[in-house]
Amino acid sequence: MCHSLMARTADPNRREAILDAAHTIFARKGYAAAGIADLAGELGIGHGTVYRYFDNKRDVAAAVLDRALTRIAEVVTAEDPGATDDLAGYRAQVERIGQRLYDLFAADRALGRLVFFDLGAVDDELRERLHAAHELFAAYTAAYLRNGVAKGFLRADLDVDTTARVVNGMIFEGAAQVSRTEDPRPLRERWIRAVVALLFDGVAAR
Amino acid sequence: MCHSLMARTADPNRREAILDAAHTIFARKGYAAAGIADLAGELGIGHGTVYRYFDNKRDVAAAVLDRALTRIAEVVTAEDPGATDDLAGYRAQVERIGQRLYDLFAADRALGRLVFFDLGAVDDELRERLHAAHELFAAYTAAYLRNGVAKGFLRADLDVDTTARVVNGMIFEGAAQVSRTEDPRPLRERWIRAVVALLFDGVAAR
Amino acid sequence: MCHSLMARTADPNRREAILDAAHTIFARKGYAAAGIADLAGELGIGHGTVYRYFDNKRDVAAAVLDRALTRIAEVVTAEDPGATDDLAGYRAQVERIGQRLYDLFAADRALGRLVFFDLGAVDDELRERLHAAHELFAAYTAAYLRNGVAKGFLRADLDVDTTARVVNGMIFEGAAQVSRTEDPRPLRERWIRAVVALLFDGVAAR
Amino acid sequence: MCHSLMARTADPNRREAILDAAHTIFARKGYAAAGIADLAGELGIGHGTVYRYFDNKRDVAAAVLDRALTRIAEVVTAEDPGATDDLAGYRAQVERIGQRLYDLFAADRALGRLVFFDLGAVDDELRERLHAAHELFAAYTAAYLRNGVAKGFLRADLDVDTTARVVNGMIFEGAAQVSRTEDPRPLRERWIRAVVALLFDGVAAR
DNA sequence: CATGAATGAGTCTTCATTCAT
DNA sequence: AATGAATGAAGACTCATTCAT
Repeated sequence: MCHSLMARTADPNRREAILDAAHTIFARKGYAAAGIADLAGELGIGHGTVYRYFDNKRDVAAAVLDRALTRIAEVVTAEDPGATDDLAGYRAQVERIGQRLYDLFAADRALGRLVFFDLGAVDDELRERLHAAHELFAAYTAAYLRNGVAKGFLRADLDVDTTARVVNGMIFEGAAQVSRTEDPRPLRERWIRAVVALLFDGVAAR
Repeated sequence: MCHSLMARTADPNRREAILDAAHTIFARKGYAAAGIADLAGELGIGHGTVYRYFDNKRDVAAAVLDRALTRIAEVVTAEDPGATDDLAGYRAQVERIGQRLYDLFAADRALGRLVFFDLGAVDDELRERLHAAHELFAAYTAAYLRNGVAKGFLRADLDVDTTARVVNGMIFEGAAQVSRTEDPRPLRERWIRAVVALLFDGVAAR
Repeated sequence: MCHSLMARTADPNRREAILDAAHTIFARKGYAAAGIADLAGELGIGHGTVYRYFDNKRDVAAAVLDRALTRIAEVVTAEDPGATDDLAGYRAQVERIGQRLYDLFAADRALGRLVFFDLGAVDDELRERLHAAHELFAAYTAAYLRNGVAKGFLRADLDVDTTARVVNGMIFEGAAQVSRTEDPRPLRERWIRAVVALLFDGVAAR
Repeated sequence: MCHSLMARTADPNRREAILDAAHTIFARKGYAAAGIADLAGELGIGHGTVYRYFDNKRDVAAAVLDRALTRIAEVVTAEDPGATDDLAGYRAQVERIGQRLYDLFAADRALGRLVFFDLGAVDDELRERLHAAHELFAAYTAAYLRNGVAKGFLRADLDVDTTARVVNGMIFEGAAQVSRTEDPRPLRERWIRAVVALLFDGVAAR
């Protein structure tokens, strides 16, 4: 009876489970207020066990952040920046990315709290990783823009690198918004339409 | 010599000085890593003195945040949303706000670190204040857009409220960028030009 | 206008007023929880002023205790231990002392809290003073008993010194009880009757 | 090896050891002057360990008080209030209780310091527990007296409830005395004899 | 003399981390 | 491997006391 509760073998899913718990708890209480014991308690394991999988608390946060950023990056980098040849194709592509990103943050509201609030405050190094991800995303967006300029369906005078960051700002503002909203589903189309309209045509009347 | 109406906590300069120090230190080390003793040490005062002006460490952070948000709000709300009657006027207004905002964050790089990273992670309540400021700024931006739609120089079909948030996202991404950059001065015109171009005309070729 | 509020001359009543306030506040919050600022606040004076009249907080407590013990001693030592020549006279004397003591503690419920609880815990030295007062009261009681034995109206075999302490225990238990009771007036006669009956005749049926 | 029902806080001996140390230290230095570090130091354990067994310092004091009062209650309530049928039996009973109580306080002089001085000053709530214990003891004493009145060997006109408190006052004064005396053993018989003589027969000559 | 701003010694308390079992 | 008891560094906070005005 007792032996069924005792150690078996190293569980490779255990690490993931800890990260899941940390993802939830860090988002719920904030990194500083969350304790290692909270993570372990969520999983019903001893808190010493966490140290078999991570060096320390900060290391858990780093892994949580990396996983979160990877998940976001998978959406951002899912499309091929050079695949489109006209405005309509690009617009469709942007809409697709927008929808996936929106759905990602809507499905896991903790995600936005972590990347926009909690984990950026942990550490200079984590902030740096966040920044690096921003740069990566900006590079991707820039590639899209560069492709459009090269193929002639985007303005020739576009400051591609700067505009890429501006565009990302619009998009991530939406993601942050989603993370704050109780039920963000109803706003999905509205948000995407607003972003796409602004991005392609601006606000000026024609 | 006779101060019949001396403030509860005597010296308002002292309070302000503590906030200045906290602004600097919180941005340098992060809220969690900064100690009350660090603030006091920066000013060469006893750390007990801090408690004559603030209830506790979190209270200092709240005051720092409020001051920071007020400073930003002063720029954001400096212009009159109803003052412009044509596209050129509005464009000039946006440029002015952009420049002032850019200069604000360039002149005090700690400001961005505080509002975009450190202070939003302190507390649910501080995150809420940050959110409230976002809402205020969005309301202001929406007023500008509504004015333009009403006067006919902005698209009639604009989703004003959502677009306002999108626009703020672009702008604050710039501010965040500025706060990360060693010497942000050279990029000023480039940023503003990119934002204004995107905002008014979009990226699509004509 | 302002000068009327400024320093005049040393006020000899000031010290008494501080002791009054300390008497009240110490009994209300306990010595440890009460601050010098509380005493000063009660009087509407600056808390630095307390240090013109007392060396430190403990010194205030010592003075409060001394005053309290003096007040009690005045009652205890008001009668002449050698004045009575018979049982009836002694009984009347004990009743008088009991009534006065009861009234003293009933009129100032803080008094009991201070001498039975708060001030005995401050310090070894204050506990010692409390003990010395106990000894003094015991000596007085012993003198009464010795007088009665000498004059033949009290048992010849009385262990005067020990019995004196026992008697004081009965009496001060009443005082402690009074200090805990919201309105102790109604119980006065009952208490005194019980003490006197026990003291003179014991509980055994005749 | 398999403790399927291990206590929340593992080692009950450790908890007891901390209470022992606290008992000693609180009595030696007083509650206010004693630090958690003193308790831990006495045991040679880390001071954080104390917090595995108690919520805070006050909680330790509460547990020390409860244990002390339980120990006293065990003596006070050891006899059966209805067991005696005549004066001699009751007198023997009182002597037994007196002896045990005397021995208890003589064997552990800290006990008296704690219950008569230090722990009653900690807190309103602890004072309340002390008071509740007083009430319990008074109820017990009242039961003895009531039995004696019912069986006719105590005065019929006894105010049982008030007299019970008076009697407890005598007894606990002895306990307090014991706690103050360097070597209280020699005084044992003298004290008990004085209490019993007073209690049963009073001081009046026959 | 009175004031109250400033001070900093002193403590409690938390919790990440270690390590014997 | 897993556990959780033990540890102690670290820091927030209080408040008696001082002293310049």
